[in-house]
Amino acid sequence: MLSEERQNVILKIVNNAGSVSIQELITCLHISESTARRDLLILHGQGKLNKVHGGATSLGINHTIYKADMESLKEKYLMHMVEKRKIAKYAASLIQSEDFIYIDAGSTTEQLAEFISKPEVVIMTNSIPLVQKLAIKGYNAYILPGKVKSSTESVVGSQAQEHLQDCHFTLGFFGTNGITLSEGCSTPDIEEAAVKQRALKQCKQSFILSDNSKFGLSSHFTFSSLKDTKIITAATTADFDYSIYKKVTEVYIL
Amino acid sequence: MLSEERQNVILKIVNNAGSVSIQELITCLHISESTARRDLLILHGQGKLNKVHGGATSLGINHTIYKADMESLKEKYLMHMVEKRKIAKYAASLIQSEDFIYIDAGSTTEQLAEFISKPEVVIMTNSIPLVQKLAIKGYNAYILPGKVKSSTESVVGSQAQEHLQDCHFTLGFFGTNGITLSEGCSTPDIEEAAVKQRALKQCKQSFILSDNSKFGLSSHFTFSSLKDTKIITAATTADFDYSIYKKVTEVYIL
DNA sequence: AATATAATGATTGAAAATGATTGATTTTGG
DNA sequence: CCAAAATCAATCATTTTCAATCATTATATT
Repeated sequence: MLSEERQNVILKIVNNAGSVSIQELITCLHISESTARRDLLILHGQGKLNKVHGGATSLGINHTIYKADMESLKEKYLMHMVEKRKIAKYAASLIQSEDFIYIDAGSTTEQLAEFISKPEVVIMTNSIPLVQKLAIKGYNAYILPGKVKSSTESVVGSQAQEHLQDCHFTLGFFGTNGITLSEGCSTPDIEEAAVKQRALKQCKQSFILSDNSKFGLSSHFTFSSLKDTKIITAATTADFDYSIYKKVTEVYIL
Repeated sequence: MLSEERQNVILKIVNNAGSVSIQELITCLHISESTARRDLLILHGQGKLNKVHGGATSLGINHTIYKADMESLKEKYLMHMVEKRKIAKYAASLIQSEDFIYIDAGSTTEQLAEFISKPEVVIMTNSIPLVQKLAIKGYNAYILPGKVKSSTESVVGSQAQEHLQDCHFTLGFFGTNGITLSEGCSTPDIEEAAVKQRALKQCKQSFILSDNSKFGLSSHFTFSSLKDTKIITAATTADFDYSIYKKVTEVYIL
């Protein structure tokens, strides 16, 4: 990974999360302590963030809202960030100007906001943070109706599902918690699974965006079989064997 | 967690709750007594809170925070913050456990999130930042469907209006850009006016929350006559004359 | 391929933050 | 008022973080 690109990622993380610790950077970006420190020094030298003892904070106001287990959530959010952004970048390149896109809530799909290059596309989502980012960037962003879950800041419930029935997306991007041959794509929350399932049915073409930590895992509720979607993932180790998955669907490995 | 970040959290807790004990900090933030004490010392040294025996209390209406932010960030948003919070606090006190509430997008109404004391209420809104805050705080928060405007981060459009027709709110809180006797409550954006108008119709009882800079101003589109709502405002200068408004509706001056 | 240049990773002693301890001080409850 | 309990400030030992240095690896150039 290019150092400049890595520094951009760090800056995005800081501005997104409000702050980041050296340790988080080490574990999530798989870089050494020295590199993490150097990157913060460089970014600080460019006046792009505040360097504080233990890490760095964003220049803007503190938009972080405290949650008891925020630390663990943040780790989860940051984990595999490099792969997630690579995946999102590729996914965004598939978008055409005339598309009507559904983007599912999730940390990988959320990265899409930064890579969509067609300002004319119409985008619907159930993710509060994503719709916020998209709107700020000036896209035609639409939010589904319904109850907002605190854990994922996504919209779920019957209102969302009903609303989806009237939508006909040309393209859909979904996150998942697990991918197996037998159980397809699955997620631990039944309400989110229901929304995913419904949304996916409304898409002419759909993609699962997943870092390769999800392969071989299955969660409580299946929302799609592998036959119904294509998969976009990023290889971290060269030796992972995707061939069994390739037998049932298209797998794009970046 | 970074020390600076932790201190920000403590400050938020103090300002939100009015006070905090050392013991609460120890158990809630999982820090040692020494650290808790040190943090309070530091924050006290920065003049951000009052240190008292057993913990700390907030400085009146946390004036310093807003002043500090004022220099760096959007001045307009923070301009009447003290009044807005006063207004929001009073408005929140009107809420009953069994209410179904609509909260309009806006800087004053957004403050409501911090003052609602009934966790059972059901809240619907067209504001993205508000629904986010509410969900994180654990309320039953619902978002309207539709296009998200970048300037206000609020939902507008026909989908929102249609969805509103099925909702029957017991209580509604609205912001406005202008209040005059002849033109009622008005706002510069036609789409937002349409959503406000529709939402207001669905409320059994509704309140306009407005700092007193809006009185006497009128904007392009009226969304409500004064007769249909009550007004909650806060007096900054004692000499403003609300009597003409009191002739047509109830005005709560804080 | 050989060399130069840049980027990275590991090591180190210094500095900072943290947590535990102690004895003084304040509060609480009879 | 007194005594027990809680809180406090100060100190010290431990852990974590820091910046600087040096060795190694990757990248570019000739």
